[in-house]
Amino acid sequence: MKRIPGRTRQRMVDSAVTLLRERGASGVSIDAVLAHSGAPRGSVYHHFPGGRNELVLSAVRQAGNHIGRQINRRPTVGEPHVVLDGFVDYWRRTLTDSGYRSGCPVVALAVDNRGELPEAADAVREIFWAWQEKLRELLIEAGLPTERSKRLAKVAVAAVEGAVVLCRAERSTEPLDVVIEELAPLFQ
Amino acid sequence: MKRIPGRTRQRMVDSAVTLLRERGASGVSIDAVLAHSGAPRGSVYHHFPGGRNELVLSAVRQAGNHIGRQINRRPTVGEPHVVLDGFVDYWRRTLTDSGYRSGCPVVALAVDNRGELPEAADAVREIFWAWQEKLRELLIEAGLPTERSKRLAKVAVAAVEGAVVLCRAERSTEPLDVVIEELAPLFQ
DNA sequence: GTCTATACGAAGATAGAC
DNA sequence: GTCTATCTTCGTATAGAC
Repeated sequence: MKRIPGRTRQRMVDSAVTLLRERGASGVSIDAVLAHSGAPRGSVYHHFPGGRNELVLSAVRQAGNHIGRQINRRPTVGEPHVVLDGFVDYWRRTLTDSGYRSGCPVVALAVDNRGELPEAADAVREIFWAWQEKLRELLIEAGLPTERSKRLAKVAVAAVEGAVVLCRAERSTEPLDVVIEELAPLFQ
Repeated sequence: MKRIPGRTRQRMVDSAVTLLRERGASGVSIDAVLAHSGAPRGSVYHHFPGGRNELVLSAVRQAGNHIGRQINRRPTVGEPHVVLDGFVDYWRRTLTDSGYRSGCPVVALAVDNRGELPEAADAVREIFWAWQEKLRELLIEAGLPTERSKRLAKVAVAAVEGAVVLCRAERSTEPLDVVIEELAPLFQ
């Protein structure tokens, strides 16, 4: 079972993302990542000289970028609220595909912070900012005023992230569905 | 320094709540609670036969009840959106008073779940449900239709909880302020 | 790049004295 | 009710062989 060179690191990061989503930051232990990824123990400090901290940061940054790429729906004129569809559909898929076990890795790192990772707060802030920027640009393209686009982008990220937490708790996509339906009129 | 009987347990729970808010579920270790509360080590399994699990559950339930009690603002006719004021003011105070170190203990337990606490998911669901019920009742009192009150209560909890996460990340109450201002029109 | 072995500390839990 | 061990497990990290 020869492994493809250079892929071990990626598989470890992928596993770290999954664990972060499902179990929270404290669930991303080195042992858990090794067990989940099947990576050889000897690879840990080869691929991540910074140890666990580097692994966790790599995971949240990769996940943040990946999720940000889901925000790409170009709206048709007259329906600005569809700019949220890419983002929202992503979360709906993630929740249902995982049986409501998988949540947002960025929130997980944001609230489970024992101060051991000073860079964690920076990474979280940057990711949330990047998402808001993307949404803001799409809202402006859709014809909304600049300042209002900025505010609604922030509302969207907050409401959707909160809804994802509720969805997991209720084991249903209803919170997300309700949030989007009720928020839609604001985007006219 | 004789301690008042029966208060040690309460101080431990209070400390557990603080640690849950600031460091996440994994930050609520027995050692951390003892250090924070000054409680004697010998008291742990006397007051909490179920060990750490019982302590964490007691903490989130107490905090959930306490926060639920903040939702008590009776609205004046014609301004239904003020039913959110008690809830929102509470979070604003919590965030600023703690220098944005303190977040929501219920969210913390919801996302930092390593499956060691099966009852945690139940507690989280019940608390979120109780908050929504309180808000729903107040919205109905304020004159909103029953079904819509239920939906808006869910939107409010989701948006506010998400905003609290963003507030900590940005070290600012702006996300909460923006969310409330933008959501207000929905409550007419 | 990967392996085994090991050091080191933290954490949960229990036993038994006071 | 509280104290002091102590057991055990787990987690991070390093050393050195292959």
